[in-house]
Amino acid sequence: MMNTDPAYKKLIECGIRPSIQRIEILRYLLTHHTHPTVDEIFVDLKKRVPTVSRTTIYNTLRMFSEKGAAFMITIDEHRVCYDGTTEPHAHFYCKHCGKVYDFHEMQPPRNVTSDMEGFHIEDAQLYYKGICPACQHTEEKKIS
Amino acid sequence: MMNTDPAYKKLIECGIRPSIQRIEILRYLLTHHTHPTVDEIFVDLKKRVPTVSRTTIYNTLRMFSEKGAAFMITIDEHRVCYDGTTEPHAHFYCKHCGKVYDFHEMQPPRNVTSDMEGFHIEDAQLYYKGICPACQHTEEKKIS
DNA sequence: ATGGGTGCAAAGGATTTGCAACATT
DNA sequence: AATGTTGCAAATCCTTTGCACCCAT
Repeated sequence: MMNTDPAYKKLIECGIRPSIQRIEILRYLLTHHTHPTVDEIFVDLKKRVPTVSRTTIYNTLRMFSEKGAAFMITIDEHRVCYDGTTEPHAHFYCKHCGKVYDFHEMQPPRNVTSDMEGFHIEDAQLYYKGICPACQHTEEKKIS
Repeated sequence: MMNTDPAYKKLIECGIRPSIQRIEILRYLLTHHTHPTVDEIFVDLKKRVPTVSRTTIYNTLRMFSEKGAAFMITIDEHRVCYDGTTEPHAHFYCKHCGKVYDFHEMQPPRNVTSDMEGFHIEDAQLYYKGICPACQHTEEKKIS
């Protein structure tokens, strides 16, 4: 049954009509925790839905982030990427290899300081940048 | 004396050679807390340094953020902007008017959760998005 | 048949690159 | 002279837009 497909279910929960393309895009996000860009999803989806266009993926992902089905991540100033995990968590960008990691145990603070009063907050993102463990080893090798 | 100019001083402190352009760009950041884009700085700088180019501003701001003289802010997926205030604080993006606000009393958490171990963190950004107080009033008018 | 969804081609726009000119020590 | 800095023009490349087609209700 369609109803048991996690991607299908999440679309319904978020009030999004489930087309083939939308299901496939969300399924990709839910099964690949690699913070893909539009293009990465496009290349993969094309295998299963050869007629799919980048435009659809752009539009769909933007809508997903507006409806709360995915996070739009702007941690890398060169390219937007997406995350299907919508439980609050933080992200890490490695300045060396460009990879984006999840910190599931860290999340954006949700208390409200006095200067935040009157602002209607719908979304929060917490980004860290630096060098990931793997690249630290690479760097050490380079130096020694 | 040059040494008393805050922009000049900060450049020295950050290990950046103070050229005319660099001083002017940093001075703009230190006196305008509007989170300007490259183009906004460009338009203003051109008045005082008519030969200045966008390229220089792109390169200079990138370098500033690498050397810790400014923050690069990617809260708006369409354009990067910059902030000369390098004390830790949070930012708010209004989805309605596009303005970026500071929350000086809020800052990115700096404790380390278990899944962050081994990562070398150099930078942290905390972004909130929603509707600012001014735009909430506008919206109310529209509806009523 | 009507509205929503998709996809193509083209336009738009921000950012980077290559390189030559220039300044500074 | 040597090194670092700047600026122009061109290239790049991600993203959006306009519009026609298509599908489902």
